Amino acid sequence: MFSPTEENYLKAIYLLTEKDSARAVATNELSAQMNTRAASVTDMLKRLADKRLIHYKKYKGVMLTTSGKSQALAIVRKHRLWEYFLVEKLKFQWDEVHAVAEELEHVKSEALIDKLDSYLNNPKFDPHGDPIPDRLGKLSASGFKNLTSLKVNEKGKVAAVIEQQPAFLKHLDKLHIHMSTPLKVIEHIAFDKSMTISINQTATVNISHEVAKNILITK
Amino acid sequence: MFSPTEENYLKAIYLLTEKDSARAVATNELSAQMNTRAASVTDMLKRLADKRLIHYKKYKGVMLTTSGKSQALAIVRKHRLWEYFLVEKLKFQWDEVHAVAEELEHVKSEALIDKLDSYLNNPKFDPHGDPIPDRLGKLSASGFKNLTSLKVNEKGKVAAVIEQQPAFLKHLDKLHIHMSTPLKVIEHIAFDKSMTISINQTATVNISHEVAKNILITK
DNA sequence: ATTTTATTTTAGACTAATCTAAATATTATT
DNA sequence: AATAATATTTAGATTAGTCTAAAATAAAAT
Ligand SMILES: [Mn+2]
Ligand SMILES: [Mn+2]
Ligand SMILES: [Mn+2]
Ligand SMILES: [Mn+2]
Repeated sequence: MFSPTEENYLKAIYLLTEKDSARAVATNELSAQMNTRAASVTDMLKRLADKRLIHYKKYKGVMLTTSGKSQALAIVRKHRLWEYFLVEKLKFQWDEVHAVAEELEHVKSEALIDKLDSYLNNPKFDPHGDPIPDRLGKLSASGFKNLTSLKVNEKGKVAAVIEQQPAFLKHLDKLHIHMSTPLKVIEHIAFDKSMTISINQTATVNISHEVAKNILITK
Repeated sequence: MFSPTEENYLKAIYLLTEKDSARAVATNELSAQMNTRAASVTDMLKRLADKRLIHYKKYKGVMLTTSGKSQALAIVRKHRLWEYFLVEKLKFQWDEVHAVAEELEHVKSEALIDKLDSYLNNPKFDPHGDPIPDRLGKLSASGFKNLTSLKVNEKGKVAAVIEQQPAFLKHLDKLHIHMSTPLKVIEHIAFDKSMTISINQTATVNISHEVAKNILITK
């Protein structure tokens, strides 16, 4: 149906507007996300517009059409299901799966992804806590809170990470912070916005604001 | 390293010479196998020769170099491991897996294929009885016999199929002939070379020479 | 309201992979 | 050995996706 490149552009537009789907995406934003030059983006935007996957007006940025969004959700679904498979079944680390899923997501087979979904027991969240769209593109509401918003003595479990670069994920590994790890806030340090937390009821450590703000928590 | 297209050509050359690796493959043979025109094949052969993956002399056909053969084996390994995964874990039918594996085989990750291999307990044969090369490209010897070569009253189990078109595989399904199904020869009919066989100690049927010669048997 | 800066688009070029039509080489047939 | 038939290669085009450099537009600063 669509080429891997077209799929990657659609996914990139979707991910940039995941929080605010009414907003337009700028050419330079996309060129940063895709590691291509702005001129290449403009070319591709014309092609995606011809295929009615995006709304595009010169110089005005771009938004997904209904059809484009549903395509994008299908790719995100595949990406996240494959990530789940790689971690749960093949025992990859959570910092290793993104690059591989980036290729697997382009394999064209409805049957494959539906059977994979069943085989994995229809998981709702991927190894980074991101929601996995169902066959119809529907996302589970997560209602996670940012770690920085917890008060002293409040507890919770790690539910998702915002930043997902391997360097950040490996840093969390070193702190023994993983998906579902229980955390408790010991102190907020006003000076640098850092936090002291207890991890898994054992270690007590200080983490920077930069780290804390990239961790989402559930009960 | 190599594009999916280059990989497909290498695999095609390998498969055409799997029985007799000393033999040269003709341009038209490849164009038939790849569903492209002869002119496209010639173009690609030049590129593969530049990369030292094949020995190519104009009008003289083509053979894999050592490097080309080891590349081809790596792709065949991926293809057959994915087929095994699709049948054993995702419950695909044996006539449905080839097309999907044709895409999965191009995913670039050593770790992925090694972990998949372990996860599947290092299978030696794919769902069609074809040997799965190991990490080093080594193939298990199979020693299967052609069903047509069995004498009356000789028994054996289905070990592999030569023809692998979905139409043929579905025909075998209808006869309840699958991998490992026990067969016994009841009679050879000289007139049309057809055979009467018992399937799974229950049904007794007559199968054409065309069918019989595409079934391989083990003890 | 100009001018400067930043963003985006256009123009033109390149590579991989394909095609058709024409030219050339090889093989088979008389 | 000459001719006919078949196989292969070359020539020239096309499309997707990319790039750099230049031109055009929009936004920010004076
Ligand atoms: Mn991708
Ligand atoms: Mn993820
Ligand atoms: Mn393939
Ligand atoms: Mn197979």
